Amino acid sequence: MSRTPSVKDVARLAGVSTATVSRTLNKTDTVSKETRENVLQAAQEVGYRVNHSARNLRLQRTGAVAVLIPNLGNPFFSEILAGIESIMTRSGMNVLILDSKGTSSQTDIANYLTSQRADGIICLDGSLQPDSNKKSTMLNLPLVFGCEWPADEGAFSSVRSDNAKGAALAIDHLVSLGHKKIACVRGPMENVLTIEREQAAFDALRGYKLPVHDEWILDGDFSLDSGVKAATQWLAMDDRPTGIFCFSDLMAIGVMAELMAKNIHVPDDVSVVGFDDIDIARYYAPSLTTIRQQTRELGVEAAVALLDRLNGTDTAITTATEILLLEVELIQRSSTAPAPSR
Amino acid sequence: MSRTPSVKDVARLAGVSTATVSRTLNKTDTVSKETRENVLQAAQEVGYRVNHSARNLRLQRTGAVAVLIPNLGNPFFSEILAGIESIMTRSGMNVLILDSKGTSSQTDIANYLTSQRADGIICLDGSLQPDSNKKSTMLNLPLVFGCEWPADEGAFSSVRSDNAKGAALAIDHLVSLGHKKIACVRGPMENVLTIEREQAAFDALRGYKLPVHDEWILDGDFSLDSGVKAATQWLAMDDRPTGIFCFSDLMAIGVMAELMAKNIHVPDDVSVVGFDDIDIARYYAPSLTTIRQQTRELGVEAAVALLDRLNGTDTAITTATEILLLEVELIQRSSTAPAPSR
DNA sequence: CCATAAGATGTAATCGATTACATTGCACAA
DNA sequence: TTGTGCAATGTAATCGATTACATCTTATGG
Repeated sequence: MSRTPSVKDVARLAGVSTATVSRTLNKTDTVSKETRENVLQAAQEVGYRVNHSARNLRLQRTGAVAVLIPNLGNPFFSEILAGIESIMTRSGMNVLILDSKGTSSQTDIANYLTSQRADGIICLDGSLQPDSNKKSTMLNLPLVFGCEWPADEGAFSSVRSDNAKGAALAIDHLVSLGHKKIACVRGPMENVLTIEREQAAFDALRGYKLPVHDEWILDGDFSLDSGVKAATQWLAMDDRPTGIFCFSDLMAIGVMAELMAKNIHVPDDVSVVGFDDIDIARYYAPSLTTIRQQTRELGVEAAVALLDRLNGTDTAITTATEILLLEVELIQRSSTAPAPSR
Repeated sequence: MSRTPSVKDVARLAGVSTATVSRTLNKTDTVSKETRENVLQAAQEVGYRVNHSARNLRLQRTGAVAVLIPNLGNPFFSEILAGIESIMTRSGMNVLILDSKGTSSQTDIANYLTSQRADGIICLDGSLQPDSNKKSTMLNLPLVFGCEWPADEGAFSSVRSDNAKGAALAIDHLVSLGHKKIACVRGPMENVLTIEREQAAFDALRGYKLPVHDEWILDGDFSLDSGVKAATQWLAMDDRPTGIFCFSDLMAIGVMAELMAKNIHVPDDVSVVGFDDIDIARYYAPSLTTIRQQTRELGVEAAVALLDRLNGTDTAITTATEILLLEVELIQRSSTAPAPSR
């Protein structure tokens, strides 16, 4: 009456053993059609629901994957999370979320994860200390990186956008509009996305024989606020670039907001390109030209990759690390225009 | 070597029984100081990590709470989630996320939840069918609503913003600026937030003896796109309201984007007020006057409320339903201005 | 008609942590 | 000295599902 029914209760009602009940419910093995129907009916009748703790204990797993997110508040990440959730829930896995930048220290997180709460990890934070990573590996916790990835490339599987191509597309676009002085607003210096995009942007600029002034490289951290700061620096320049490539849409919006507040017109006075294509980008005024990442897809693919690992029986496959690169594209809107004739 | 160490291993090394190990680790009972140190040292040495499946099985719980979110992509919700996460992780609880509007049907969700995966639920989706709610209650799964709440008020605990006050503040503000023709862009008709805010807005308007034309009530669904649609309807009006109160910031942004694209100036031609105060609101051009909700706090309080329930031994308390109302405030920015003199 | 295999189901061990109950040892009072 | 009580620890049952192994039934071939 009070207790939730267990296999025993089902077995009793169906007049079989608990083993048969379990076999019936797990489709494995052979149970005669007659018994199967009998058992299913009984299960239905008592309202049987499997106890996951017991099942997981027996199967030596947890039935959950942990997702490490650096910043839940960023719509970019939550969209990835949505992708992960859709896949994991479909395959009966729980999705645990963990704020990697939150109150808990890296050690706390490592402890948390090693305490048998998850069968695998999807990490969206490339800045995780190598040694915590090592811990995860030592405990054989399959780990897949999404979006970002750790410093030692190739040590882990990862799903990411083609950041280099994205940066190149942005520069190409600005150059094709006649811009010759181009600034970049990058992310945190040690961030892999920063490094990759910066590298590609510089290469592209050099390819066009355009200058890369140190002064034109502005520091940011992907946030709105840091975009505002970058705009302030731009305003203070003697020789102002006419094109600004921001490594995130949020920064691009911060930049535009500050510029317009100071009566600089976008795109007539200066063109701005973002990166990500978050929902708002289309609706900002002016609407933002940006590099679209397949955000949700990123989550989906990371989830699939992790599931493959978890289900893979072949050890070789389980250990193999692979990198999946997702396509990006330039979305041309109205924050970019031909360079002003001086 | 391969297996993860268990209490047995610790017990063996420390030369005590598993019972003593367990007692030591759970701080309960009395274990002599000497033994405690001995055991802790041994645990450290073998690298003991508790197996949560086993522990939860024995304790008849899951150590997790599920969070039902209608739309993970909406920054408003992910901020609430961040609040929940911070509290739950701190108290050793896992946070499971579930997309209530995702691929799974209401029954799927109910099944999922009743299959002993979570000890409690935080639901951010007021539209959950009453009967699924009833199911949760029947299974004694503590349930707390956050932000939204179900139709039958008072049947469940909830943490919410003072929506009525927010709507009143918005109208007061517009009226104080001299606006006499005010439109509302609401959310989905059946949504509780829509109902509550609409009611309060109408009351406020009536208080000022201002008209509430049906034509001026525009339908939306809290999304950017629906804001654009509302703006289109506004543009088609003969007698255009000079003030627009949108029930979400995203809609307000959609409205402004479309208006400005059609050369209507905000706030000179029309004033726009939003609701939520998402990060972007400050940085839109013009920056958005809006009603601030304590988003993160909403998550925190919902989490605390659920934990209280879970830990509460007193049945009376466990069953009591209470409503926590969080303060809102008007954030005045530049999307509102005195009504144009006709 | 019997031996053997295959099919169906039952028995009981197992996963790891917790805890009711039992036991041991020791201090202290009578 | 002996009994009482408390502190500290051990023994073993328990949570619920799964599954190796045992058992039993039935079909099939020789």
